[in-house]
Amino acid sequence: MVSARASRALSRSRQDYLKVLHDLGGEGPVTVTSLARRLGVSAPSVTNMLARLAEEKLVRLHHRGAAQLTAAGTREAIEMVRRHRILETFLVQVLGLDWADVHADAEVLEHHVSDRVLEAIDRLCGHPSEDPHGHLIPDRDGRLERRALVPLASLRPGQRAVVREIRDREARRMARWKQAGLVPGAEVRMRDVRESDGVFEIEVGGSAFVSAGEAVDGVLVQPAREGNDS
Amino acid sequence: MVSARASRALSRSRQDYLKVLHDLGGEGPVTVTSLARRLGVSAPSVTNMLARLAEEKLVRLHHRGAAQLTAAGTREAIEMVRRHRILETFLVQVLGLDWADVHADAEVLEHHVSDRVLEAIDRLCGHPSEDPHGHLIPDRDGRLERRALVPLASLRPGQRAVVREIRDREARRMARWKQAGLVPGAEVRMRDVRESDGVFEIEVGGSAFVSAGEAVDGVLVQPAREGNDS
DNA sequence: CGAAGAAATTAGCTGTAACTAATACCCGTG
DNA sequence: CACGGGTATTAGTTACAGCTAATTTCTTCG
Repeated sequence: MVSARASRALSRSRQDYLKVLHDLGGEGPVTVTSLARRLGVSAPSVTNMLARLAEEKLVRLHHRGAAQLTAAGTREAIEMVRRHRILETFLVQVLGLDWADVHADAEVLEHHVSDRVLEAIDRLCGHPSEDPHGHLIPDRDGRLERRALVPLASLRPGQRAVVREIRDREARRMARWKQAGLVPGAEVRMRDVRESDGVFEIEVGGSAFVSAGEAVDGVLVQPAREGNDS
Repeated sequence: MVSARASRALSRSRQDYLKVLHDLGGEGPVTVTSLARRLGVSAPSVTNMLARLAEEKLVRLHHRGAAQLTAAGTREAIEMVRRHRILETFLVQVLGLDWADVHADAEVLEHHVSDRVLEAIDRLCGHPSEDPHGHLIPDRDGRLERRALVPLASLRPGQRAVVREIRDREARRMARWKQAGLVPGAEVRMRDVRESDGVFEIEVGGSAFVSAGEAVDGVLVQPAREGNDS
């Protein structure tokens, strides 16, 4: 019974690798190149670090660079997600910073806030279950409810839904969505899909919002139960 | 008018050196050895880093290792002091952490909190002018009122005073002082000084507190104006 | 004055985590 | 089956910031 609470000793780099691995990989393995791209480092750097992480039993290495988190690695990664989301919530709710703009700060702080401070912040925020972008916050044991969301762009014409999550890391686009009312909790209705030019006409809070398809990538919605596409 | 706000680019180490230099040096120069001791690094490391800091015009090097902050270095150091004290205030006032125990967390965070977040925290705390230990907080331009305080142990028998500052970095002793009521704002009276064994008998909040001399090093008081040693 | 001892510096290493350039490996296509 | 292109790896560097051991430089005291 040595218990998981021992670490907080991983270097910042390691924590970042694990977090990206988790977020890119879900369960399956991830390639060197995709990691390199997401982390903004060169491929050899990744090969290198993965070897170290494998030695430390945080990732499992498959053939041709495919890397996969071990249980320990996953635990560590989820802990980082938890920290990130609690901190974002704090930055918005308590410090009053802008929703669309807190990612970078949380990204730094998640590596440096002590457990003590994190718990105090969590308490202060009322143990939130979602961050300001609608992402669920894992509990202290890394548990996370699942929920079935779909991309906004996948709605059929006439279908209604509620916005649930906005992917962060892209302050620019997020600010635009926020402007248009695409925020967690907003009710939307897909008015029209123009397959020809890949443009969507979406109704949000009564007014229309027209957008190119990939411009609303990252807005995840929960479709209304069927039948009421009035 | 390029304005001072450019940096926030100094490495954590550099920031630490400058801070210690400031706090150890006041105005005058500081030796390699004292820096090494305070920073917990070896003397050669200090020589080395001082050379770099000198190159970057943050310190001026005199003979035999004596180092002195330049104006730029001082500005940077005071900025760190400001950050540290605002963060301590926040940790205590907002997060409800223990007074005697926030130094370490502030020490880490001061290097990683962005200007934006710092300003938001400062606002949230109501732009405090003192931290929880009674230290004055420099304003955004590094200005700091001066005030004349003396060590508690320097009071003459019968003299009254108000506790103004408790030096942090020594959680253990601070907790004991707090226990005894030696906190900023507390009124004290020196009952007796027993030169023979270097022991002080101090009255704080009505009850007595007996202490060896150096055990109250770090408690700074503002003596009451003379004459009322009733 | 000269030697002892303290203080500072030089020299040479270590570990972390990046980088570029060169090379090796695989896979699908012709 | 060989080859070209993409992917991964190896080799060799770099910067930072620390370290120990050895040496130099002051200062002080006998």
